Amino acid sequence: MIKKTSLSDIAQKLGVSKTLVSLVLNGKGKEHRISDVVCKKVMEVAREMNYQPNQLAKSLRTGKTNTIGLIIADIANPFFGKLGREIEKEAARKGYRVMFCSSDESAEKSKLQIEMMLQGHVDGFIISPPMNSEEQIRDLSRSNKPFVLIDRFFPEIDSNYIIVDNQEAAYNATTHLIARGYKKIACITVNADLVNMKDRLIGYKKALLDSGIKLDKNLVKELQFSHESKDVFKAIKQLTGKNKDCIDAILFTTSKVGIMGIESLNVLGLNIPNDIAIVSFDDPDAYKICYSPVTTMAQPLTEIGKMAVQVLLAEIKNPGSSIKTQKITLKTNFVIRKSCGS
Amino acid sequence: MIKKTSLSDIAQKLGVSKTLVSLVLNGKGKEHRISDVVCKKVMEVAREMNYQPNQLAKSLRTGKTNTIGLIIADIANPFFGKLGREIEKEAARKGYRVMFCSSDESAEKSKLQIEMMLQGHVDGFIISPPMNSEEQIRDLSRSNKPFVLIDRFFPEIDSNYIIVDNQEAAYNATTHLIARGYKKIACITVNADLVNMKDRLIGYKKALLDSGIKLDKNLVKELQFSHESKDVFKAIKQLTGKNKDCIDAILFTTSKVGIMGIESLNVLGLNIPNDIAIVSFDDPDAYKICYSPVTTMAQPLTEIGKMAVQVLLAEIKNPGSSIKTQKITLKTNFVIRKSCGS
DNA sequence: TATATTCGCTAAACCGTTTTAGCCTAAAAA
DNA sequence: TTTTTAGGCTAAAACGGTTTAGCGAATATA
Repeated sequence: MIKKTSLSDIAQKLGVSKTLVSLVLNGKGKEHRISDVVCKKVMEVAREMNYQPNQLAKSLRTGKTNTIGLIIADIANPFFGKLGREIEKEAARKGYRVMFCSSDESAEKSKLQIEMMLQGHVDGFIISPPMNSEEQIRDLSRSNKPFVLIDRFFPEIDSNYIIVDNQEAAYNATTHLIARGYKKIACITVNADLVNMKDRLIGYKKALLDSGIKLDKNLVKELQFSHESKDVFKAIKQLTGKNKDCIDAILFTTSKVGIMGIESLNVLGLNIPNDIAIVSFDDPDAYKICYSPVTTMAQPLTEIGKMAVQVLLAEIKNPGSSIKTQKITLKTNFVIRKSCGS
Repeated sequence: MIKKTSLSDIAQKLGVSKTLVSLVLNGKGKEHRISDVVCKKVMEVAREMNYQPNQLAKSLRTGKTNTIGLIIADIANPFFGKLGREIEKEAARKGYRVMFCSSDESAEKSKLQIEMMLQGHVDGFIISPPMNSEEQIRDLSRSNKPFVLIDRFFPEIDSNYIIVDNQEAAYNATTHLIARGYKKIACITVNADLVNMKDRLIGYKKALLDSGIKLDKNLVKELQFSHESKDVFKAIKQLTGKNKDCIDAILFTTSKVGIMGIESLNVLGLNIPNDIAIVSFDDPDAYKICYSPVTTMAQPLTEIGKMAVQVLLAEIKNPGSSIKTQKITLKTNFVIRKSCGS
């Protein structure tokens, strides 16, 4: 209804220039030796008129938006939801807001989203880049907007990134299974072309190799990029096949497949860990209340989020620092529960 | 590195006015009878120079941001995560982006968040208002920004809102338990002052009443606003108390308490549904893969999200329509699984 | 007394768009 | 021939701030 009050409104009311008002309200009164009396008056009137600066105008002039653009696969996926939350928290602490976009792991979508946010909306990006998005990331490097990749990265592109040691994690998970006597260990994975997933597969294979177990390629199932419950079900059906003894354990490389996997095992009437043991990545609530709580490689989401924001803001504040990119690899947290027997 | 190209750059290159360029690029060439030759040239050069309009400037001038502000309790909570995603989807379909804020159910935070976004960032709000935020919502009504409340609302404030029939849902859930022979039905709830939670409690009580079961106030546990696992654990410990027969079923009013509740029952070695049957609200993944998949009142998240966006955009596009507020109540979806026996 | 310095403040440009008002020329109508 | 109309385009204001450059009076210094 009522027009919002602007700088000029205050200036007019007091019979001073809007320059003065701007300076005072930005705390630069002293610095520009505006008299205390006037400063007080300005602040008083600003409060009276409930002045709220228009951030758009501010941003337009200063080139700063105090907003971070976040592109992840899907905010509804608890893994990204929690990560997003951590990023939001750390950003808020530093006076930044965040604009979320879910790319659905689609390169076209993420391209559009980057382009959109590049139209003045954000000061920088935190991105979990989908497959085949190398080009957009390279394009982004050429713009002057800082960015940090999370969860995955592109080895051939020199950029900031925060990831976990996926190879080691998968190695440990697999070794854990082997140590408990499991021998026919399957692996169900997805997005197999992304480095993080590649690394998980490498870790899995390496663990088998180091334990003298021959890799059976039929035991590795790479799901489609956009996987649904029925795809996981089909994979498990194939793996368990005719007789129950085809496999005795499964490594799920994400919690999304893991959850679908458990559902499928339930449908097939297979007990965890008696019929089949499982290990997974990530740590959704579901894993805690499963009848056989799931042993899993939890990612340090708080730390990933914090570091991503910190690295990004450091670069936003000092564009010169981009000379050296930050490549950070964190450890996963091995949570041992009951899904591999006891 | 390279300065972004602006309207003037294109204008200068072609020796025309930026007015003309703006008109052409906004598809108003014909309307303003700019010659076809010039139109073509402009569009060509714009593409060549990779022109991307500065949305800040655009927004400043037009007063439109094409952004929706979304305030929910916690984007990491799968319920809000999924809801947020639906809102993001519908908004994207209509050419809007969304700025997420997690309020942690804190009125102070949501106040700050509303104020922040009111500084020019958004065209309207979708809000899940925390307790004690009536005043901010009233203030918001006085600004000229449209908004829609979701999940809860304030009866004494005339506003748009999209909710579900919580009373009926809780009534049905409780009746379901009673029909299966359970008699000592506890209810663990939270944020009990919010209407949605109040209604769930009313539904629960009404169901008991209608079945001739006397309400035992000791069986209703209202948790603190910021509840953690240990609080739920304590509540359940009290409920099950000395002998196992104190209660035979529990109604959880949110999935967050529900999940914590199942964890607690596990710790206490109580079997679902043999020792204690449970019913809940919402439908997180966890409920599907619980050893005893949880019977629950799932909310129609897609519809809620869609309607919220549609109602909001209708009002954004036609501010006059706010004469009549939209109050929409949807049905929950009763998903029967195994947690109440079979 | 003349000059330099400090003090307190402001005009105007600028950020990159949209939009209003209107100019000039050529063709059509009177 | 004069007046309208139409065609094709532009200057300048506006959105709401920040920032640069600098002005005039009072005080301090030489």
